[in-house]
Amino acid sequence: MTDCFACENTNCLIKKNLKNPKIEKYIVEKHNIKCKKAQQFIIEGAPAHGLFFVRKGQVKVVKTGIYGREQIVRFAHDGEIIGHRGFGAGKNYPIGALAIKETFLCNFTNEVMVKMLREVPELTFDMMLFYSEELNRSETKVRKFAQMTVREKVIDSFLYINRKFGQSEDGFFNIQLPRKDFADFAGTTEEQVIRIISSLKKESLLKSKGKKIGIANISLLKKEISEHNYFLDS
Amino acid sequence: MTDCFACENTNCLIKKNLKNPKIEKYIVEKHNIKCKKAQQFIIEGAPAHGLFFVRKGQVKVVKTGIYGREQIVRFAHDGEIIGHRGFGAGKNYPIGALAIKETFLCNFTNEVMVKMLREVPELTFDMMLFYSEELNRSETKVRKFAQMTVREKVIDSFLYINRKFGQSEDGFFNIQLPRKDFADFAGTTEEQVIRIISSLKKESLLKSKGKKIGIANISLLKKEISEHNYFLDS
DNA sequence: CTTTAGAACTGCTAAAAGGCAGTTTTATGT
DNA sequence: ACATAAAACTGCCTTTTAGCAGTTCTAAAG
Repeated sequence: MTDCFACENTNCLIKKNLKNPKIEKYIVEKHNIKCKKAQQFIIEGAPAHGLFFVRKGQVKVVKTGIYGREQIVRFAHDGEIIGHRGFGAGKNYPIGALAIKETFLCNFTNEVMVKMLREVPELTFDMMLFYSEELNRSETKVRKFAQMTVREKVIDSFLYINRKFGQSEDGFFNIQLPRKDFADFAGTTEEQVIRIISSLKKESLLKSKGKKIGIANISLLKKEISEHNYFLDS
Repeated sequence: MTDCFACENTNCLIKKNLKNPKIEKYIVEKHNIKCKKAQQFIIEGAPAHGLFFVRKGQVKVVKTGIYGREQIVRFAHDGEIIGHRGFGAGKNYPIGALAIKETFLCNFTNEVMVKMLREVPELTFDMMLFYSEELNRSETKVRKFAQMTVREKVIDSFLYINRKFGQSEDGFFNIQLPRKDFADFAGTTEEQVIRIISSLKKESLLKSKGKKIGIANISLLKKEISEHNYFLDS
Protein backbone atom coordinates (compact mmCIF):
# COMPACT_ATOMS: atom_id res chain seq x y z
CA MET A 1 0.00 0.00 0.00
CA THR A 2 1.70 3.14 -1.20
CA ASP A 3 1.18 6.07 1.07
CA CYS A 4 -0.22 9.39 -0.14
CA PHE A 5 1.67 11.25 2.57
CA ALA A 6 4.96 9.93 1.21
CA CYS A 7 4.00 10.70 -2.40
CA GLU A 8 5.93 13.42 -4.18
CA ASN A 9 3.36 14.39 -6.79
CA THR A 10 2.51 17.82 -5.52
CA ASN A 11 0.29 18.44 -8.54
CA CYS A 12 -2.01 15.57 -7.46
CA LEU A 13 -5.33 16.92 -6.25
CA ILE A 14 -5.54 14.32 -3.48
CA LYS A 15 -2.06 15.22 -2.28
CA LYS A 16 -3.01 18.90 -2.34
CA ASN A 17 -5.95 18.29 0.01
CA LEU A 18 -4.17 15.92 2.35
CA LYS A 19 -4.12 18.49 5.11
CA ASN A 20 -7.86 18.07 5.47
CA PRO A 21 -8.34 15.36 8.12
CA LYS A 22 -11.61 14.21 6.59
CA ILE A 23 -9.76 12.84 3.61
CA GLU A 24 -7.77 10.29 5.61
CA LYS A 25 -10.45 7.66 5.92
CA TYR A 26 -10.83 7.61 2.15
CA ILE A 27 -7.25 7.45 1.02
CA VAL A 28 -6.79 4.15 2.82
CA GLU A 29 -9.45 2.80 0.46
CA LYS A 30 -7.44 3.38 -2.67
CA HIS A 31 -6.01 0.54 -4.71
CA ASN A 32 -2.55 0.36 -6.18
CA ILE A 33 -2.09 -0.98 -9.65
CA LYS A 34 1.04 -1.75 -11.58
CA CYS A 35 0.86 -1.78 -15.38
CA LYS A 36 3.42 -3.22 -17.73
CA LYS A 37 4.37 -1.43 -20.93
CA ALA A 38 1.48 -1.38 -23.45
CA GLN A 39 -0.99 -2.72 -20.87
CA GLN A 40 -4.54 -1.38 -21.07
CA PHE A 41 -6.17 -0.53 -17.75
CA ILE A 42 -9.30 1.28 -18.94
CA ILE A 43 -11.40 -0.24 -21.68
CA GLU A 44 -13.59 2.09 -23.73
CA GLY A 45 -17.26 1.42 -23.17
CA ALA A 46 -16.72 -0.68 -20.03
CA PRO A 47 -18.56 0.23 -16.81
CA ALA A 48 -16.72 3.02 -15.02
CA HIS A 49 -15.18 1.78 -11.81
CA GLY A 50 -13.51 4.86 -10.59
CA LEU A 51 -10.77 7.38 -11.05
CA PHE A 52 -7.08 6.73 -11.56
CA PHE A 53 -4.13 8.86 -10.57
CA VAL A 54 -0.75 8.29 -12.17
CA ARG A 55 1.74 7.77 -9.36
CA LYS A 56 4.63 7.23 -11.73
CA GLY A 57 4.72 6.50 -15.43
CA GLN A 58 3.34 7.49 -18.82
CA VAL A 59 -0.15 6.90 -20.14
CA LYS A 60 -2.07 7.51 -23.34
CA VAL A 61 -5.81 8.09 -23.38
CA VAL A 62 -7.56 6.90 -26.54
CA LYS A 63 -10.96 7.04 -28.13
CA THR A 64 -12.15 4.85 -30.96
CA GLY A 65 -13.28 6.95 -33.84
CA ILE A 66 -14.88 6.69 -37.22
CA TYR A 67 -14.02 3.66 -39.33
CA GLY A 68 -12.29 2.23 -36.27
CA ARG A 69 -9.61 4.91 -36.41
CA GLU A 70 -7.95 5.51 -33.11
CA GLN A 71 -7.76 8.99 -31.68
CA ILE A 72 -5.30 9.79 -28.92
CA VAL A 73 -7.09 12.22 -26.67
CA ARG A 74 -4.30 13.02 -24.29
CA PHE A 75 -1.06 11.91 -22.70
CA ALA A 76 -0.61 11.83 -18.93
CA HIS A 77 2.17 11.33 -16.44
CA ASP A 78 3.00 11.65 -12.73
CA GLY A 79 0.25 13.17 -10.62
CA GLU A 80 -2.39 13.39 -13.34
CA ILE A 81 -5.95 12.10 -13.33
CA ILE A 82 -7.26 9.45 -15.72
CA GLY A 83 -10.82 8.25 -16.10
CA HIS A 84 -12.53 11.44 -14.98
CA ARG A 85 -14.46 11.41 -18.23
CA GLY A 86 -16.50 8.47 -16.93
CA PHE A 87 -17.55 10.43 -13.89
CA GLY A 88 -20.34 12.77 -14.84
CA ALA A 89 -22.33 10.97 -17.48
CA GLY A 90 -21.92 8.00 -15.25
CA LYS A 91 -22.06 4.46 -16.39
CA ASN A 92 -19.32 3.79 -18.89
CA TYR A 93 -15.88 5.06 -19.71
CA PRO A 94 -16.00 7.06 -22.94
CA ILE A 95 -12.24 6.46 -23.36
CA GLY A 96 -9.61 3.77 -23.06
CA ALA A 97 -6.22 4.12 -21.36
CA LEU A 98 -2.91 2.32 -21.85
CA ALA A 99 0.46 2.49 -20.16
CA ILE A 100 3.18 3.67 -22.55
CA LYS A 101 5.88 2.31 -20.25
CA GLU A 102 5.78 0.65 -16.83
CA THR A 103 3.33 2.69 -14.78
CA PHE A 104 2.07 2.75 -11.20
CA LEU A 105 -1.50 3.86 -10.63
CA CYS A 106 -3.72 4.75 -7.70
CA ASN A 107 -7.39 3.88 -8.10
CA PHE A 108 -10.42 5.17 -6.22
CA THR A 109 -13.83 3.62 -6.86
CA ASN A 110 -16.63 5.95 -7.87
CA GLU A 111 -18.41 5.35 -4.55
CA VAL A 112 -15.39 6.34 -2.48
CA MET A 113 -14.75 9.25 -4.79
CA VAL A 114 -18.29 10.61 -4.51
CA LYS A 115 -18.27 10.28 -0.72
CA MET A 116 -14.95 12.03 -0.55
CA LEU A 117 -16.13 14.87 -2.82
CA ARG A 118 -19.27 15.31 -0.73
CA GLU A 119 -17.27 15.61 2.46
CA VAL A 120 -14.35 17.66 1.17
CA PRO A 121 -15.77 20.61 -0.77
CA GLU A 122 -12.28 22.00 -1.37
CA LEU A 123 -11.48 18.87 -3.33
CA THR A 124 -14.69 19.25 -5.32
CA PHE A 125 -13.76 22.83 -6.07
CA ASP A 126 -10.30 21.76 -7.23
CA MET A 127 -11.86 19.04 -9.36
CA MET A 128 -14.19 21.59 -10.88
CA LEU A 129 -11.27 23.84 -11.80
CA PHE A 130 -9.43 20.85 -13.19
CA TYR A 131 -12.36 20.00 -15.44
CA SER A 132 -12.62 23.61 -16.49
CA GLU A 133 -8.99 23.62 -17.59
CA GLU A 134 -9.42 20.35 -19.40
CA LEU A 135 -12.38 21.87 -21.19
CA ASN A 136 -10.36 24.84 -22.34
CA ARG A 137 -7.62 22.55 -23.55
CA SER A 138 -10.08 20.40 -25.40
CA GLU A 139 -11.73 23.34 -27.10
CA THR A 140 -8.42 24.73 -28.18
CA LYS A 141 -7.86 21.34 -29.74
CA VAL A 142 -11.19 21.48 -31.54
CA ARG A 143 -10.18 24.74 -33.12
CA LYS A 144 -6.80 23.30 -33.97
CA PHE A 145 -8.29 20.30 -35.71
CA ALA A 146 -10.85 22.41 -37.50
CA GLN A 147 -8.44 24.92 -38.91
CA MET A 148 -4.80 23.89 -38.93
CA THR A 149 -3.09 22.28 -41.88
CA VAL A 150 -1.59 18.85 -41.38
CA ARG A 151 1.89 20.33 -41.11
CA GLU A 152 0.76 22.73 -38.42
CA LYS A 153 -1.03 20.00 -36.49
CA VAL A 154 2.05 17.82 -36.50
CA ILE A 155 4.35 20.64 -35.41
CA ASP A 156 1.90 21.57 -32.69
CA SER A 157 1.90 17.99 -31.45
CA PHE A 158 5.66 17.96 -31.19
CA LEU A 159 5.60 21.20 -29.25
CA TYR A 160 2.99 19.73 -26.90
CA ILE A 161 5.07 16.60 -26.33
CA ASN A 162 8.07 18.77 -25.67
CA ARG A 163 6.24 20.98 -23.16
CA LYS A 164 4.80 18.00 -21.38
CA PHE A 165 7.67 15.51 -21.31
CA GLY A 166 10.70 17.57 -22.24
CA GLN A 167 13.93 16.37 -23.81
CA SER A 168 16.92 14.68 -22.24
CA GLU A 169 20.53 15.79 -22.70
CA ASP A 170 20.87 13.92 -26.00
CA GLY A 171 18.18 16.21 -27.40
CA PHE A 172 15.42 13.63 -27.82
CA PHE A 173 11.98 13.57 -26.19
CA ASN A 174 11.65 11.83 -22.82
CA ILE A 175 8.93 9.69 -24.31
CA GLN A 176 9.11 7.20 -27.16
CA LEU A 177 6.17 6.94 -29.50
CA PRO A 178 5.75 5.30 -32.89
CA ARG A 179 4.84 7.52 -35.84
CA LYS A 180 1.36 6.05 -35.79
CA ASP A 181 0.77 7.48 -32.31
CA PHE A 182 1.82 10.94 -33.38
CA ALA A 183 -0.62 10.61 -36.27
CA ASP A 184 -3.46 9.51 -34.00
CA PHE A 185 -2.71 12.40 -31.69
CA ALA A 186 -2.35 15.03 -34.41
CA GLY A 187 -5.40 13.81 -36.28
CA THR A 188 -3.78 12.65 -39.50
CA THR A 189 -2.16 9.56 -40.99
CA GLU A 190 1.13 7.84 -40.33
CA GLU A 191 2.43 8.67 -43.83
CA GLN A 192 1.79 12.36 -43.42
CA VAL A 193 3.63 12.41 -40.10
CA ILE A 194 6.57 10.65 -41.71
CA ARG A 195 6.62 13.05 -44.63
CA ILE A 196 6.48 16.07 -42.37
CA ILE A 197 9.21 14.71 -40.12
CA SER A 198 11.51 14.33 -43.08
CA SER A 199 10.69 17.82 -44.34
CA LEU A 200 11.35 19.28 -40.91
CA LYS A 201 14.64 17.44 -40.71
CA LYS A 202 15.71 18.88 -44.04
CA GLU A 203 14.84 22.32 -42.72
CA SER A 204 16.89 21.61 -39.55
CA LEU A 205 13.90 22.21 -37.33
CA LEU A 206 13.74 18.65 -36.05
CA LYS A 207 16.13 15.81 -35.44
CA SER A 208 15.39 12.11 -35.39
CA LYS A 209 17.22 8.84 -35.13
CA GLY A 210 15.07 5.78 -35.58
CA LYS A 211 12.18 6.04 -33.17
CA LYS A 212 13.75 8.92 -31.27
CA ILE A 213 12.63 12.43 -32.11
CA GLY A 214 13.78 15.77 -30.81
CA ILE A 215 13.34 19.46 -31.55
CA ALA A 216 16.30 21.19 -33.19
CA ASN A 217 15.00 24.73 -33.50
CA ILE A 218 12.18 25.43 -31.10
CA SER A 219 11.79 29.13 -31.76
CA LEU A 220 11.28 28.66 -35.50
CA LEU A 221 8.79 25.85 -34.89
CA LYS A 222 6.88 27.95 -32.40
CA LYS A 223 6.91 30.86 -34.78
CA GLU A 224 5.32 28.82 -37.54
CA ILE A 225 2.40 27.95 -35.28
CA SER A 226 1.95 31.12 -33.32
CA GLU A 227 2.03 33.49 -36.27
CA HIS A 228 -1.66 33.02 -36.86
CA ASN A 229 -2.55 32.07 -33.32
CA TYR A 230 -3.03 34.34 -30.37
CA PHE A 231 -3.11 31.86 -27.51
CA LEU A 232 -2.11 28.26 -27.78
CA ASP A 233 -1.73 26.10 -24.74
CA SER A 234 -3.25 22.69 -25.29
CA MET B 1 -34.94 42.43 -11.01
CA THR B 2 -36.07 39.09 -12.34
CA ASP B 3 -36.65 36.58 -9.63
CA CYS B 4 -34.98 33.15 -9.64
CA PHE B 5 -37.91 31.68 -7.70
CA ALA B 6 -40.27 32.66 -10.49
CA CYS B 7 -37.93 31.37 -13.22
CA GLU B 8 -39.06 28.35 -15.20
CA ASN B 9 -35.66 27.09 -16.32
CA THR B 10 -35.54 23.89 -14.31
CA ASN B 11 -32.31 22.91 -16.00
CA CYS B 12 -30.56 25.96 -14.53
CA LEU B 13 -28.06 24.92 -11.86
CA ILE B 14 -28.95 27.92 -9.69
CA LYS B 15 -32.63 27.12 -9.90
CA LYS B 16 -31.88 23.51 -8.99
CA ASN B 17 -30.15 24.55 -5.78
CA LEU B 18 -32.65 27.20 -4.79
CA LYS B 19 -33.95 25.10 -1.93
CA ASN B 20 -30.66 25.67 -0.13
CA PRO B 21 -31.23 28.78 2.05
CA LYS B 22 -27.58 29.78 1.85
CA ILE B 23 -27.99 30.63 -1.79
CA GLU B 24 -30.54 33.39 -1.21
CA LYS B 25 -28.14 36.10 -0.21
CA TYR B 26 -26.24 35.58 -3.45
CA ILE B 27 -29.01 35.45 -5.97
CA VAL B 28 -30.07 38.97 -5.06
CA GLU B 29 -26.63 40.03 -6.27
CA LYS B 30 -27.15 38.92 -9.81
CA HIS B 31 -27.51 41.35 -12.68
CA ASN B 32 -30.05 41.19 -15.44
CA ILE B 33 -28.98 41.99 -18.95
CA LYS B 34 -30.99 42.35 -22.11
CA CYS B 35 -29.28 41.79 -25.43
CA LYS B 36 -30.55 42.77 -28.83
CA LYS B 37 -30.15 40.52 -31.80
CA ALA B 38 -26.47 40.16 -32.85
CA GLN B 39 -25.25 41.96 -29.72
CA GLN B 40 -22.00 40.71 -28.24
CA PHE B 41 -21.90 40.43 -24.45
CA ILE B 42 -18.64 38.55 -23.94
CA ILE B 43 -15.54 39.70 -25.78
CA GLU B 44 -12.79 37.18 -26.33
CA GLY B 45 -9.66 38.01 -24.41
CA ALA B 46 -11.35 40.55 -22.14
CA PRO B 47 -11.07 40.20 -18.34
CA ALA B 48 -13.59 37.65 -17.10
CA HIS B 49 -16.27 39.32 -15.05
CA GLY B 50 -18.41 36.41 -14.20
CA LEU B 51 -20.81 33.77 -15.34
CA PHE B 52 -23.91 34.23 -17.44
CA PHE B 53 -27.08 32.19 -17.45
CA VAL B 54 -29.48 32.39 -20.36
CA ARG B 55 -32.88 33.25 -18.96
CA LYS B 56 -34.51 33.35 -22.36
CA GLY B 57 -33.03 33.51 -25.82
CA GLN B 58 -30.41 32.04 -28.15
CA VAL B 59 -26.67 32.52 -27.98
CA LYS B 60 -23.61 31.51 -29.95
CA VAL B 61 -20.22 31.03 -28.35
CA VAL B 62 -17.29 31.78 -30.63
CA LYS B 63 -13.53 31.51 -30.62
CA THR B 64 -11.20 33.29 -32.99
CA GLY B 65 -9.05 30.81 -34.80
CA ILE B 66 -6.19 30.62 -37.19
CA TYR B 67 -5.98 33.27 -39.91
CA GLY B 68 -8.77 35.05 -38.07
CA ARG B 69 -11.24 32.34 -38.93
CA GLU B 70 -14.16 32.19 -36.57
CA GLN B 71 -15.03 28.95 -34.84
CA ILE B 72 -18.46 28.52 -33.27
CA VAL B 73 -17.82 26.50 -30.14
CA ARG B 74 -21.38 25.98 -29.03
CA PHE B 75 -24.95 27.22 -29.12
CA ALA B 76 -26.92 27.85 -25.94
CA HIS B 77 -30.47 28.65 -24.95
CA ASP B 78 -32.76 28.87 -21.92
CA GLY B 79 -31.19 27.78 -18.65
CA GLU B 80 -27.68 27.23 -19.96
CA ILE B 81 -24.40 28.62 -18.67
CA ILE B 82 -22.11 30.90 -20.66
CA GLY B 83 -18.69 32.12 -19.73
CA HIS B 84 -17.71 29.19 -17.53
CA ARG B 85 -14.59 28.78 -19.65
CA GLY B 86 -13.19 31.94 -18.10
CA PHE B 87 -13.56 30.54 -14.63
CA GLY B 88 -10.71 28.13 -13.99
CA ALA B 89 -7.76 29.61 -15.82
CA GLY B 90 -8.92 32.87 -14.40
CA LYS B 91 -8.23 36.20 -15.88
CA ASN B 92 -9.65 36.39 -19.37
CA TYR B 93 -12.49 34.90 -21.33
CA PRO B 94 -11.12 32.44 -23.88
CA ILE B 95 -14.32 32.84 -25.92
CA GLY B 96 -16.75 35.46 -27.14
CA ALA B 97 -20.54 35.29 -26.95
CA LEU B 98 -23.30 36.89 -29.06
CA ALA B 99 -27.06 36.87 -28.91
CA ILE B 100 -28.60 35.27 -31.99
CA LYS B 101 -31.95 36.86 -31.26
CA GLU B 102 -33.21 39.03 -28.42
CA THR B 103 -31.91 37.41 -25.24
CA PHE B 104 -32.25 37.94 -21.51
CA LEU B 105 -29.27 37.04 -19.36
CA CYS B 106 -28.50 36.67 -15.68
CA ASN B 107 -24.97 37.59 -14.64
CA PHE B 108 -23.05 36.70 -11.49
CA THR B 109 -19.62 38.24 -10.91
CA ASN B 110 -16.73 35.86 -10.30
CA GLU B 111 -16.49 37.03 -6.68
CA VAL B 112 -20.12 36.27 -5.93
CA MET B 113 -19.85 33.02 -7.81
CA VAL B 114 -16.79 31.83 -5.87
CA LYS B 115 -18.38 32.73 -2.54
CA MET B 116 -21.53 30.92 -3.51
CA LEU B 117 -19.62 27.83 -4.61
CA ARG B 118 -17.63 27.81 -1.37
CA GLU B 119 -20.78 27.92 0.70
CA VAL B 120 -22.98 25.62 -1.35
CA PRO B 121 -20.99 22.45 -2.05
CA GLU B 122 -23.94 20.87 -3.83
CA LEU B 123 -23.75 23.64 -6.41
CA THR B 124 -20.02 23.06 -6.81
CA PHE B 125 -20.69 19.39 -7.30
CA ASP B 126 -23.32 20.15 -9.93
CA MET B 127 -20.93 22.54 -11.63
CA MET B 128 -18.26 19.87 -11.64
CA LEU B 129 -20.61 17.42 -13.31
CA PHE B 130 -21.61 20.09 -15.79
CA TYR B 131 -17.97 20.68 -16.73
CA SER B 132 -17.44 16.97 -17.01
CA GLU B 133 -20.29 16.66 -19.49
CA GLU B 134 -19.01 19.63 -21.45
CA LEU B 135 -15.63 17.96 -21.58
CA ASN B 136 -17.09 14.77 -22.98
CA ARG B 137 -19.00 16.75 -25.57
CA SER B 138 -15.93 18.68 -26.54
CA GLU B 139 -13.80 15.57 -26.91
CA THR B 140 -16.41 13.92 -29.06
CA LYS B 141 -16.15 17.00 -31.20
CA VAL B 142 -12.38 16.71 -31.42
CA ARG B 143 -12.77 13.22 -32.77
CA LYS B 144 -15.42 14.40 -35.16
CA PHE B 145 -13.26 17.18 -36.55
CA ALA B 146 -10.25 14.92 -36.78
CA GLN B 147 -11.92 12.14 -38.70
CA MET B 148 -15.20 13.05 -40.37
CA THR B 149 -15.52 14.15 -43.98
CA VAL B 150 -16.99 17.57 -44.63
CA ARG B 151 -20.31 16.05 -45.62
CA GLU B 152 -20.46 14.10 -42.38
CA LYS B 153 -19.54 17.13 -40.32
CA VAL B 154 -22.27 19.20 -41.92
CA ILE B 155 -24.90 16.51 -41.47
CA ASP B 156 -23.82 16.06 -37.88
CA SER B 157 -24.21 19.77 -37.29
CA PHE B 158 -27.77 19.75 -38.62
CA LEU B 159 -28.63 16.83 -36.37
CA TYR B 160 -27.16 18.71 -33.41
CA ILE B 161 -29.17 21.82 -34.21
CA ASN B 162 -32.26 19.69 -34.55
CA ARG B 163 -31.70 17.93 -31.21
CA LYS B 164 -31.03 21.19 -29.46
CA PHE B 165 -33.57 23.57 -30.95
CA GLY B 166 -36.01 21.29 -32.73
CA GLN B 167 -38.26 22.18 -35.65
CA SER B 168 -41.58 23.99 -35.72
CA GLU B 169 -44.70 22.73 -37.46
CA ASP B 170 -43.58 24.07 -40.83
CA GLY B 171 -40.64 21.67 -40.66
CA PHE B 172 -37.87 24.25 -40.26
CA PHE B 173 -35.42 24.66 -37.39
CA ASN B 174 -36.45 26.86 -34.48
CA ILE B 175 -33.28 28.83 -35.03
CA GLN B 176 -32.18 30.88 -38.00
CA LEU B 177 -28.53 30.87 -38.94
CA PRO B 178 -26.69 32.01 -42.05
CA ARG B 179 -24.71 29.41 -44.01
CA LYS B 180 -21.52 30.96 -42.73
CA ASP B 181 -22.47 30.09 -39.16
CA PHE B 182 -23.12 26.47 -40.05
CA ALA B 183 -19.69 26.44 -41.68
CA ASP B 184 -18.01 27.95 -38.64
CA PHE B 185 -19.73 25.41 -36.43
CA ALA B 186 -19.03 22.40 -38.63
CA GLY B 187 -15.45 23.45 -39.25
CA THR B 188 -15.57 24.08 -42.99
CA THR B 189 -16.29 26.85 -45.46
CA GLU B 190 -19.52 28.52 -46.47
CA GLU B 191 -19.28 27.17 -50.02
CA GLN B 192 -18.99 23.59 -48.84
CA VAL B 193 -22.02 23.97 -46.62
CA ILE B 194 -23.98 25.40 -49.52
CA ARG B 195 -22.93 22.58 -51.82
CA ILE B 196 -23.83 19.93 -49.28
CA ILE B 197 -27.18 21.54 -48.58
CA SER B 198 -28.05 21.41 -52.25
CA SER B 199 -26.92 17.79 -52.53
CA LEU B 200 -28.97 16.83 -49.50
CA LYS B 201 -31.98 18.59 -50.97
CA LYS B 202 -31.64 16.62 -54.18
CA GLU B 203 -31.52 13.44 -52.13
CA SER B 204 -34.66 14.56 -50.22
CA LEU B 205 -32.85 14.39 -46.90
CA LEU B 206 -33.13 18.09 -46.22
CA LYS B 207 -35.46 20.94 -47.05
CA SER B 208 -34.68 24.61 -47.26
CA LYS B 209 -36.33 27.85 -48.24
CA GLY B 210 -34.08 30.86 -48.21
CA LYS B 211 -32.45 31.03 -44.83
CA LYS B 212 -34.76 28.43 -43.35
CA ILE B 213 -33.51 24.85 -43.14
CA GLY B 214 -35.24 21.71 -41.96
CA ILE B 215 -34.65 17.98 -41.89
CA ALA B 216 -36.73 15.94 -44.32
CA ASN B 217 -35.54 12.43 -43.54
CA ILE B 218 -33.98 12.17 -40.14
CA SER B 219 -33.49 8.42 -40.02
CA LEU B 220 -31.45 8.36 -43.23
CA LEU B 221 -29.36 11.29 -42.08
CA LYS B 222 -28.72 9.66 -38.74
CA LYS B 223 -27.85 6.44 -40.45
CA GLU B 224 -25.20 8.07 -42.58
CA ILE B 225 -23.43 9.36 -39.49
CA SER B 226 -23.95 6.52 -37.07
CA GLU B 227 -22.88 3.73 -39.38
CA HIS B 228 -19.27 4.22 -38.47
CA ASN B 229 -19.88 5.70 -35.06
CA TYR B 230 -20.74 3.91 -31.88
CA PHE B 231 -21.76 6.78 -29.68
CA LEU B 232 -22.46 10.29 -30.83
CA ASP B 233 -23.99 12.87 -28.63
CA SER B 234 -22.28 16.21 -28.97
C1' DC C 1 26.75 -12.52 -37.28
C1' DT C 2 22.61 -13.55 -39.62
C1' DT C 3 17.70 -13.70 -39.81
C1' DT C 4 13.37 -11.66 -39.63
C1' DA C 5 9.47 -8.97 -38.22
C1' DG C 6 8.03 -4.60 -37.69
C1' DA C 7 8.82 0.33 -38.32
C1' DA C 8 10.02 3.88 -41.11
C1' DC C 9 10.09 5.80 -45.44
C1' DT C 10 8.98 7.20 -50.62
C1' DG C 11 6.59 7.79 -55.02
C1' DC C 12 2.44 7.73 -57.27
C1' DT C 13 -2.40 8.48 -57.93
C1' DA C 14 -7.07 9.46 -56.60
C1' DA C 15 -10.14 11.90 -53.82
C1' DA C 16 -11.44 15.63 -50.98
C1' DA C 17 -11.54 20.20 -49.77
C1' DG C 18 -10.72 25.00 -50.45
C1' DG C 19 -10.97 29.41 -52.72
C1' DC C 20 -12.14 32.62 -56.43
C1' DA C 21 -15.22 34.95 -59.53
C1' DG C 22 -19.38 35.71 -61.18
C1' DT C 23 -24.70 34.98 -61.05
C1' DT C 24 -29.02 34.53 -58.92
C1' DT C 25 -32.00 34.91 -55.17
C1' DT C 26 -33.71 36.82 -50.91
C1' DA C 27 -34.62 40.21 -47.52
C1' DT C 28 -35.01 44.97 -45.95
C1' DG C 29 -35.91 49.76 -46.00
C1' DT C 30 -37.97 53.64 -48.52
C1' DA D 1 -43.57 48.08 -55.43
C1' DC D 2 -38.88 49.24 -56.17
C1' DA D 3 -34.09 49.72 -55.19
C1' DT D 4 -30.23 47.88 -53.11
C1' DA D 5 -27.36 45.37 -50.23
C1' DA D 6 -26.51 41.03 -48.47
C1' DA D 7 -26.84 36.24 -48.66
C1' DA D 8 -27.12 32.08 -51.29
C1' DC D 9 -25.57 29.58 -54.97
C1' DT D 10 -22.60 27.48 -59.02
C1' DG D 11 -18.71 26.23 -61.94
C1' DC D 12 -14.00 25.95 -62.36
C1' DC D 13 -9.45 25.28 -60.97
C1' DT D 14 -5.70 24.62 -57.40
C1' DT D 15 -4.05 22.78 -53.38
C1' DT D 16 -4.09 19.59 -49.83
C1' DT D 17 -4.61 15.21 -47.98
C1' DA D 18 -5.23 10.33 -47.99
C1' DG D 19 -4.22 5.71 -49.21
C1' DC D 20 -1.84 2.12 -51.64
C1' DA D 21 2.17 -0.48 -52.86
C1' DG D 22 6.56 -1.33 -52.61
C1' DT D 23 11.42 -0.44 -50.57
C1' DT D 24 14.68 0.44 -47.03
C1' DC D 25 16.01 0.62 -42.44
C1' DT D 26 16.23 -0.83 -37.55
C1' DA D 27 16.34 -3.56 -33.68
C1' DA D 28 15.75 -7.68 -31.34
C1' DA D 29 16.23 -12.84 -31.27
C1' DG D 30 18.47 -16.90 -32.45
